[in-house]
Amino acid sequence: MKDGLLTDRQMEVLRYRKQGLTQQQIADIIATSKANVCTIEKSAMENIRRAKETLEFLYTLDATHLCTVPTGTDLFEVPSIIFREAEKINIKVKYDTISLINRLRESKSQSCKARQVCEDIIVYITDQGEIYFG
Amino acid sequence: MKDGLLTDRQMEVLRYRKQGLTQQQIADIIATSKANVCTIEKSAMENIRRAKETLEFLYTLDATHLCTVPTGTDLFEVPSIIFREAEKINIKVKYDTISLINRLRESKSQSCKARQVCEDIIVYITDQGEIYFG
DNA sequence: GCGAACTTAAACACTTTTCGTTAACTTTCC
DNA sequence: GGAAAGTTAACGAAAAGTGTTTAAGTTCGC
Repeated sequence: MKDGLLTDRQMEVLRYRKQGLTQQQIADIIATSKANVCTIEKSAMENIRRAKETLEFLYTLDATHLCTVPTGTDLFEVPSIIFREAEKINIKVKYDTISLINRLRESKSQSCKARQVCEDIIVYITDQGEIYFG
Repeated sequence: MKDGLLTDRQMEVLRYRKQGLTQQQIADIIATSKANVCTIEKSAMENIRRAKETLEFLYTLDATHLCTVPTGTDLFEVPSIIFREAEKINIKVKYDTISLINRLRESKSQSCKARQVCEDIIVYITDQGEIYFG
């Protein structure tokens, strides 16, 4: 039974980074090149991203598909689309307009450019009105 | 840039399981043995566990070490230890006694046997009174 | 422009994970 | 007891991930 996703090396680098050390300083401490510290840090961040995405998937397992927001939609129209669709199936959304936009931008920043949705976004909802973007 | 931790196969099995299918039924659908479905499901759960642990580690990066609960401590004494230590450094813990015990059991079940702590548990705390076990 | 910090790409050896098989085992429910 | 559901162990081949190096590329403050 192994631990988390991160290797000892990756956690080591992240801890030193948290302390404010530069990649070169860390490279000296752990006796390797700064390029290597960079790749280790990068793969650590990648692993963290994957961990988050994995749990997001778990949530969508409990949720049902609410609607799909098409590419090109104005970001500020997304909440009203969600409210309308949720009302159709008689579920009250847990979030207000602002929170929805924030949640969307946080979890799907790569699907938003400025004020536009630049990639179809699948919206999931649970019976409790929790919203997830997939 | 890959997706989450789970493979397509693993997500497929989890979805079918969520629908209530048995391992045998899934095995028939995806054309393999039920033993294989079992191992795929098991490794999916293991990956989910690792994803959670990875994010837990992230939180401990933001947190400072509060105290270490030694092996053999009674489980129901843990909260008062935490409250006392947090008070020393003037941080109000976000949780009550019951929630703390629940959180502990959920995140570190392998460190608890019945009413006893069976492995040293490191306790972390953030400035906001958030508690993590490491 | 200079230097320090950081990023990237290609290649390599190495380890771990994954999916699959077969066969035996435990659990659960009637 | 018996059937269905689930688990486990041992093994193999293919795929994916890790830590390194070297060398060339940013980016940013001064």
